[in-house]
Amino acid sequence: MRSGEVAAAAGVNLQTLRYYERRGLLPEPPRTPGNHRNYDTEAVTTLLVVKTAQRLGFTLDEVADLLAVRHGAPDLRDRALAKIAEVETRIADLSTIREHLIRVVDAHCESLTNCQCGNCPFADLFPRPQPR
Amino acid sequence: MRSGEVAAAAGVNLQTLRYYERRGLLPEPPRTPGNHRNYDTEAVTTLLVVKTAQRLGFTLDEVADLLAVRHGAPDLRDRALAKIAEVETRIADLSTIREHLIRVVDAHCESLTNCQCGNCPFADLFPRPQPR
DNA sequence: GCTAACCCCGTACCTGGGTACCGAATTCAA
DNA sequence: TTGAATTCGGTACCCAGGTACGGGGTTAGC
Repeated sequence: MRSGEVAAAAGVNLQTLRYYERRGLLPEPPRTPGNHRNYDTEAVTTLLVVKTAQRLGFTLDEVADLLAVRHGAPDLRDRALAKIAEVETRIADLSTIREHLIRVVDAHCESLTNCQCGNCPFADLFPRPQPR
Repeated sequence: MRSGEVAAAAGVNLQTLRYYERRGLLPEPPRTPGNHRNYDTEAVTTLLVVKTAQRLGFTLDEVADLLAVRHGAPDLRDRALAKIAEVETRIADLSTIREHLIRVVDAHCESLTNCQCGNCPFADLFPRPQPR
């Protein structure tokens, strides 16, 4: 596949391919005799993974980390375990937000951050007031 | 509370308070006679919510949306329902990533994006190739 | 074998989300 | 009551993550 096709298929800008290549997120593809990039279809999948992970709040460096798995990094298993922990934290935080929104819908709370009803231990739910 | 205290308690930069105020994320607090901002403790909570939501990939505009709930927006319930849907999508995507990472750990797949085992319908799992 | 459409690389620019710096004014503890 | 610590507002700057531009080379359909 030529670069324009890949970009269109993944819904990203053409320049973004080159940017990701520089950042190490997209492996350098082989070239045609005339020096044009020649991708295989897996590149599209990689781009979709990157975009999805980004939407979920991972930085490009973190995504690179996630993808490092594909290169059979020596510490593959450890990286995966570390990322699982991260992902689970995010899921837990999103679930908290979801619970609160549901309470709002049920009108048990009058607002997201200023809950008067006795059984919304808000202070415990929103986390980690940077100790200092 | 004075602004420095609030910033320290929430683990953010002092300038960030004024920035969020301009962006409409933090309501304008009353002032002292000498024109210094005088916050109540809820401001700290708001900041923690903003930071948490950001970590989860919401933009500041989206966070403002989330917080709009607290001002008793007329369409409060609808906003909340819309946000719940968003949040659930994110949770689902994170769960997908988690499943894949777990397979990697279990060595059923050799990589995140190039899974050879028959029962990893990867193409279905990563979503939404922008129709165009 | 021409020409339109595409791609090359390098460099410059843009947006979102902050941070830093400034001189002037305010607060607070001794 | 005075001086060190804070805060004020305004403006300038910073970083991540792209996106645009431009002059030149490549491909592909006719």
